[in-house]
Amino acid sequence: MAIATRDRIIETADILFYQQGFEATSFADIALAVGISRGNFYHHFKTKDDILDGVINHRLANTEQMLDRWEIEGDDPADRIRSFIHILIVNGEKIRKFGCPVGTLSSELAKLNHAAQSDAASLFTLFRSWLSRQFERLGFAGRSDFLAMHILGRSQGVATLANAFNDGAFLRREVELMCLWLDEQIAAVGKY
Amino acid sequence: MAIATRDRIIETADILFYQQGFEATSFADIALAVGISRGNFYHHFKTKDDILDGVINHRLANTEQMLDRWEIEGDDPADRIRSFIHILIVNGEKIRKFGCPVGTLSSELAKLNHAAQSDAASLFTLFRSWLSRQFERLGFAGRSDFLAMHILGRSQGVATLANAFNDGAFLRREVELMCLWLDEQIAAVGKY
DNA sequence: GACAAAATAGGACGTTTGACCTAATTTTGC
DNA sequence: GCAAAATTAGGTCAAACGTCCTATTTTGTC
Repeated sequence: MAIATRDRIIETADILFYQQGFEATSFADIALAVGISRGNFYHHFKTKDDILDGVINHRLANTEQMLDRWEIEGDDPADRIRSFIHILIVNGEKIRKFGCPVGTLSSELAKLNHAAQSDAASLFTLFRSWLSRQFERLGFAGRSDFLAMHILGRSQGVATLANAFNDGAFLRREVELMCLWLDEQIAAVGKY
Repeated sequence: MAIATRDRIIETADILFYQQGFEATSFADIALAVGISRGNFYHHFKTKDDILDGVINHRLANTEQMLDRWEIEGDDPADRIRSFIHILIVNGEKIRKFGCPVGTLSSELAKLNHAAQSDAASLFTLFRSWLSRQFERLGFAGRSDFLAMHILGRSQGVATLANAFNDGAFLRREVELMCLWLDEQIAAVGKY
């Protein structure tokens, strides 16, 4: 089937871009991993930037889906924010090996001065807006976006250091701290 | 002079590795920027990994020097920790453009599965040990390393997001929060 | 001033990269 | 059932890469 191959390429490229980086991954790498020829590959994607677009859109769709799931499954906004914090634990092993998929791609594209850097940043925006909405529902009003950015930054830093030191204990400790921070914020929500 | 050329290569490579990334920077790029031929380049560094070693050692030396300066100039441990926090402001422009030099190099080498990844991580260790020492002097005892890692992680996350969103206001806001956090910790130092 | 050592220049190598093409095969739509 | 469209395989190409080599120039020492 036509669509299946294209999707398999995107999914494989997604993994390889995450594990090896965008630039370090070649057409041949992806084609080999998918099990197709390089010529076939070119039929689906004209340039490497096309694959990158495909991968980013794939990640955007997956992320939206995940956020929707958290929206439904979470009992209240605080519970949903805790879902976000806990992806650090859920994906702990991958993060220790390869860092955060969003942060590392964004950093790499920024250094390459790549046109798709803003698209990668829109992955962050997805989380940011979603988190901001949860904080708004908790009554943080104008501070919601600040808190969203704060917790987004915290999780990024945790991912970077957990990767650099390959330290799972640090990761779990910081997740605990982030949950405590959230409780404190909620307890003091009216005071600002 | 012999040493001058070698140092010029390292300093130029340092900047290029920071701005473009290690893998995206070629021999020719560095040689062109330094203003020497590739042959001359090869006389000083046999392989690309040799340059990377040189750059990392250069950064280690520079970092130690900076930490020593903070040690001397800071009135007390808290003041010294604030010096660390404020490099985010001092280097704000570069961080918005290229991220944190330590974090981005560490992430890249981790993805490339490069042997020098542990050397890059030792740059983090330099900050970590230094910060831990400051916290110890403030009386945090066994918690010192946790606090050092915490603040190191916070600054990493701030750098990543400031880079992704090119957001200077966020950077300044988070630096303020980190300083407030430090004051709170110091105020409550005996309670744990 | 002679001469060995160090520094520099510039080209050559084999490989890999992204990009592209053609032809054969398979699937699909009418 | 068959032409059109989609998919595949494999080869080609120029450019860039890290690496390496050999000349030439500069430097330091006696």
